[in-house]
Amino acid sequence: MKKKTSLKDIAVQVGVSTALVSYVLNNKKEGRISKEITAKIKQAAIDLNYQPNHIARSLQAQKTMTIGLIVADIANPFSSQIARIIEDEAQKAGYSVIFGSSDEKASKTEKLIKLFLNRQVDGFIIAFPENTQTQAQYLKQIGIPFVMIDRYFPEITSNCVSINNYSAAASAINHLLENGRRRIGIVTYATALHHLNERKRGAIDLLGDNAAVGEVRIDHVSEDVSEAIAGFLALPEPVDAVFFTTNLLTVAGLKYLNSLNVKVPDQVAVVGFDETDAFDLFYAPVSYVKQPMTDLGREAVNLLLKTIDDSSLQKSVTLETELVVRQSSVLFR
Amino acid sequence: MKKKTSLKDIAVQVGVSTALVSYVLNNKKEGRISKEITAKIKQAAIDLNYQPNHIARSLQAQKTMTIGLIVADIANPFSSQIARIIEDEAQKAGYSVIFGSSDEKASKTEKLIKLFLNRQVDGFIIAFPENTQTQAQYLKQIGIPFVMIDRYFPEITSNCVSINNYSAAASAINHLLENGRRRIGIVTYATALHHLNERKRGAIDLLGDNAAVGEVRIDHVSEDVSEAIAGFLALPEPVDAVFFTTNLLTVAGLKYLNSLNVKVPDQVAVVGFDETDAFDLFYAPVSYVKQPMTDLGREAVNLLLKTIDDSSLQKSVTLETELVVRQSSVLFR
DNA sequence: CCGATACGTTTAAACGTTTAACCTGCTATA
DNA sequence: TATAGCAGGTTAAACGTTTAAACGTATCGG
Repeated sequence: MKKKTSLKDIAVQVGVSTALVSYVLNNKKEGRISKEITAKIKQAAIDLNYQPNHIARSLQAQKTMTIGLIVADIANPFSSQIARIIEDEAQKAGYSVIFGSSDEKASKTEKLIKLFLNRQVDGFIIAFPENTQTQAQYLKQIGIPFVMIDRYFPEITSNCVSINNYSAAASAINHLLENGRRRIGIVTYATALHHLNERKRGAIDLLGDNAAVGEVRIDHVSEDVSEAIAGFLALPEPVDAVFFTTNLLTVAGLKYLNSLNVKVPDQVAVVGFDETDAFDLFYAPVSYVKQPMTDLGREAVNLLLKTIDDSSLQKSVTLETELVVRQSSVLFR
Repeated sequence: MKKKTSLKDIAVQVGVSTALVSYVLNNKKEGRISKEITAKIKQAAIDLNYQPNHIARSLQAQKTMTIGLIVADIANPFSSQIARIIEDEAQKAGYSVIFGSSDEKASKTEKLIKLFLNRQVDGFIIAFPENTQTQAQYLKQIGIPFVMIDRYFPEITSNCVSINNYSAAASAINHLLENGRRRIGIVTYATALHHLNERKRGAIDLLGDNAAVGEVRIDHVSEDVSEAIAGFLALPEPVDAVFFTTNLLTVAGLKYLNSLNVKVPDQVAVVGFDETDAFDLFYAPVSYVKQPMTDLGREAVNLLLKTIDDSSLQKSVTLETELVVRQSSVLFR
């Protein structure tokens, strides 16, 4: 690979010091540099196709203009949509994004944080897995700016952008009740993740004894979802609706209902969480809780950038969701 | 934010030179350093929670251990799946990934390349949009390692990992023919992208006059897909099957067929491209051309790493696809 | 004619690493 | 008794920037 041209190369060619070249190319000391030399330097920069070395600049400025993004799995549509928005928003401010997938594992999260810290990211946007309070605390302690997204720990006050999970679930359940459903199954993860438990709570609070709950192990999604639904249907009073608390669960549930030939919404109504193309193509387009993805991503970046500016900042943003009602939860006749 | 501890801090605390600290922490000059001092230094590193500054290291080594990944849109499942595999594979070798979405625009691609170049990435993995031959040439010219993935330019020889698009399409069409379909519609993009045109060619070569082709503008997907399909069905001899050349097109097509109440596969058989959950949930699970995503990502990273080692390398990897046949293209009775 | 001021540019240090080359004292060998 | 060799370090330069401070030189007011 050819050596890139540096400030020094320009300086030598024009016959000035590197400092001057730096000043000219960064438009510092405007007016204090002769027109003539300025022109020469700019021309030389073009001729030699000068591109600033961002690494050197970062080292000297102690700032990399890089954000570390840690999501559960970049291959999950929820994560990748968020990533896209974050990318765009960060780019507008001159930041780049480096990403990593935690696979919901505390150990991977820890590794990624350490890695990105070594790489001197200016801040983090993180969807924390369970049992990573220590990590969040650590970040707070060393004082690096970060924003929790989607997930958060109620016991740790820090920057946070999330949705109102409780009311999101409640609105879904309310809708089902209003449409005449009485026995409702809730499929969620067996987890300590607070945001998911809020969704569960939002649902159960409205249902009391009429709720049936199935908890799915994160590494056995399709088995456990099937088992949960099978359980719901085998109840003395079988459920007439199912509410899923995430997109992956919804998709898995729909597949299982299909395999059982259970008719949606006639036999069982369905409300899912998050958006995916799959919901549109289901024979009864699936009703779902729609998260404000764009706002989520935007707010996260903006909050992070503000915190990078003023590290004392501490803000919590809670966004409202929208319930998109379609056939899967409504009886047409 | 607290200042991070540097080699110097350790050196001062132990009372030695920074060089020695560096040697110890990198296990260089093994045996040439006294046990005693070695132990002291290692202990101090732990006590002070030393983390190497990757930026400084990069500057000195002229190597950042970073790969620049440019995809069409990280929010597209195809891109994000690939990204995930690349992330994992790169990580195994100690590399991190910085990404950007081109939105199929040459101008954005150019910006991203320049940006990543400034950030001194060690190499690129790029899905080039149309009309970016100049960019590919430029990368070749400056001699930075890169691998084209998914897309490629037949006129530019360089590292490349892709599938056999021609035979992938041909196998889909063959399958439809074998199942008694005769008039087949092909929905693809109006594009100069070679890989997509290979898919089109693979299909048309087998069909001759029995092919109907609909070309979709990339920024008007749903309208144009609808129009194309409407056209197919309005033909004197309407099509009895449709082959889509990408996942986005397939999903859009399926939605439109649904809205028309066209029965799949009874009235029209469907074969899609790439995998998505949506295909499973369609009332007639959709047959599709399955790309070997894992191999694609792995090969790309491995090829890139080899090229970083030996920049003279030039290799083209072509992988075969698998046709996954399900209900959407087969008549059951 | 002296001191001040402005101007245009250079010097040099700093950011945190790595690493080739160089010291210093000792021991063992011839 | 030189001297070669080695063990155990240190020095200093380099990577490519940025930027405060210094430096000459010319100009000007008094």
